[in-house]
Amino acid sequence: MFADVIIDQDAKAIDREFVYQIPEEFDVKLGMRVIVPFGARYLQGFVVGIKEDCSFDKTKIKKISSVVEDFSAIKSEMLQLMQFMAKRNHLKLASILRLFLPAEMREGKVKELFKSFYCLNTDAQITLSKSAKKQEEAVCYLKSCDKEESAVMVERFGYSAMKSLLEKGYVTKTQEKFSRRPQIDMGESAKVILNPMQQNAIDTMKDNKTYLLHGVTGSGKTEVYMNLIERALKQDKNAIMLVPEISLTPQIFNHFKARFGEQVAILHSGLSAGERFDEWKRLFSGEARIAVGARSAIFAPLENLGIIIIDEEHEQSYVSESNPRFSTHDVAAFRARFNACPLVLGSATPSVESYEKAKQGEHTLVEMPVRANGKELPAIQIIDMVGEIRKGNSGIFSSQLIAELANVVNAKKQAMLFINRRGFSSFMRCRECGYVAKCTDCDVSLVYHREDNRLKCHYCGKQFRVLDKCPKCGSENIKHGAVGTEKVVSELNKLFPDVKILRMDNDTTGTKNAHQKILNEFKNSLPAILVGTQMIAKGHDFENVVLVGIVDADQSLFHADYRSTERTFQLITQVSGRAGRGSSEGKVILQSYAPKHYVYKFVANYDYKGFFRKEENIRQTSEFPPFSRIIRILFSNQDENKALSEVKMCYNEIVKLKEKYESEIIYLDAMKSPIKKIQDRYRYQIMLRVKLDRADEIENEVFEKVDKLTKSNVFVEINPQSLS
DNA sequence: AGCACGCCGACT
DNA sequence: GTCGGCGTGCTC
Repeated sequence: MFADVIIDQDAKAIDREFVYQIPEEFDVKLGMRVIVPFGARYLQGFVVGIKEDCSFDKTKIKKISSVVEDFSAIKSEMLQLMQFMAKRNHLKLASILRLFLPAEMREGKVKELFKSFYCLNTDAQITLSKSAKKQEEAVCYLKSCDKEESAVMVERFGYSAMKSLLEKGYVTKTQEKFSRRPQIDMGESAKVILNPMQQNAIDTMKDNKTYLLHGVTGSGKTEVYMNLIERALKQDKNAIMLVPEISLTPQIFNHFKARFGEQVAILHSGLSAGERFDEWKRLFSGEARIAVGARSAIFAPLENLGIIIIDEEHEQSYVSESNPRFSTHDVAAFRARFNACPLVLGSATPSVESYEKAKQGEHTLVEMPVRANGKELPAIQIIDMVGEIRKGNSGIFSSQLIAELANVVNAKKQAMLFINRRGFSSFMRCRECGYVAKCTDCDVSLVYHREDNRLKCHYCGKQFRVLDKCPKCGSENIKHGAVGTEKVVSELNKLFPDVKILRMDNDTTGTKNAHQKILNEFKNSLPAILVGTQMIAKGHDFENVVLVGIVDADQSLFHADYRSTERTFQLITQVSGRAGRGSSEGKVILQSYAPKHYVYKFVANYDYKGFFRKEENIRQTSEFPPFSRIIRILFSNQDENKALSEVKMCYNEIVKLKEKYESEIIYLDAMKSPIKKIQDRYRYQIMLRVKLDRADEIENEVFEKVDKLTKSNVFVEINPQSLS
């Protein structure tokens, strides 16, 4: 018998199957990890195929030398998933396989942790010599608590005392498997009575299909998820529930733990290596049946899935931005298909891509349009900041916002100020008329690059001189740069010197519990104002928050990205949801220099459908996804010349496709990556935008060419989330 | 990736 | 004459 083995090495040159002979003495199964002789070395590999015969020269075939463990660490579903992902995202097989196992399992770093315990041997008649003081103390101690960890005993009574007790047979030593379960407080599991809308959603989402669950903030989606999971368990099936990394709070876990107890396994980046391994093992063995976690939990080693849920499906964090790059939606769709189970994509503000699929009938739309508590969403008031300047107020706060903040302070309530800042790049905007510099070809905002003091388009690489005068109104008050949280806090301190003002952003949440600390402090202060970035948008209900201020809503709107309008809609909807959670009504003040932009009209009315129709129309006419496909091929190399020559070589080949697909290729060019150098590596890229009808065909041909022509690492992205 | 083989420059 | 530079090619 022969085995196809993929060597566990992250190198393009050997990322393929190698044939080995299976020695008769061991039972090698598909998905097992094995050690094989490879060249002059012995390396770990994965068995991905088993066959009776093979075509390779038999005299050159070597034998598998051993198995790493006597079970298949990779289940057969995952082997198929590997093939799917390799093709779909142009990834290396070995790097995909690594995603399926906790990092701690590689190189045998962390094995299962056993703890040894001492306990009193009840059968033995204990007689100790009078001088054996330590032993007597130890016996006495064990009498009071029937068993204790050996490490503790040794520390207390000394190694020799314990050893002689053991030798005399007075105590016994036992090994116990010790699970490093993340510590979680049990809450009470209040089982909510479902309203007809929720019940209807649950009843609908039962087939082997993809459902887009569009439910407004507070419509009770979580309860729906819980019931879907419950149903799967009743059918003797298992479940995966994904939430964005940012909302992986202890509260969420407690919620699930309270409802499902030990059957829940939690997978997220905050766990220690050991903890993660243990949770993985519990899923693998069937001890736990529900995987709750961020993106990577989609690879949970569960078989027989009955439901897969992606909550907040529009979140960017579902697309991995570092290697290997994959889309969680794709993987989830594969697993749902494989297990013939429903896939539920839930959101209050679905991504345009998903909603379009629902419209085309590819996904089934399920709607929950009203809030479970029947309350209205907070009113959103749009403030024209250009008008404020004309009135002589050139500060960062409009007079309305200041007035509303004063009201909050007087009423001893709380407010949140949201700084809409993304990344470090910024656009150029006229403070007088709101004009924003855009690319003449791509209709996306230009990004200011400090290093060469120029404006660049991230989609076509076109460069423009920095403007010193507004081309629309002639004003010289044209600037780049965004307001930071610090600046906002200092302004607030001037306005309200006696009020508690807290700041939450990447700088203030460096330490592990800083996040929770700030939130707790906020919760316990009245009045108080919390200033922060995206991270205040998620989280808990603060019932005293009656005002949400969005200081500069345009910050995400004019980001150089075809998705920036969509993101702005999503962000504002989410942030607005923070106001008026308690008994008093909430209010949202949104400041903008482009208040006439269509996104604000729709967002103020909570009109997702209206927004979608408009956005769909724009994407269609400008030929951006989901009405086209963007393929980005990134070359990175320490040696700039090597990167450059590889791009050129590939480009010269790819450009030939233009003849064959003349009308399908909308755009094709090679350029420096917008951020030319990251971590001392030079980056060049090829950007391709193609029509959908023959996109798969073109993509395959492009991948093939790239594969053939490059030796080093090349990263491919489809419809990239960002272009740095 | 790592390791061998191999073909050209400055050293005891 | 030889030691060693790293370019090229192979690993079942």
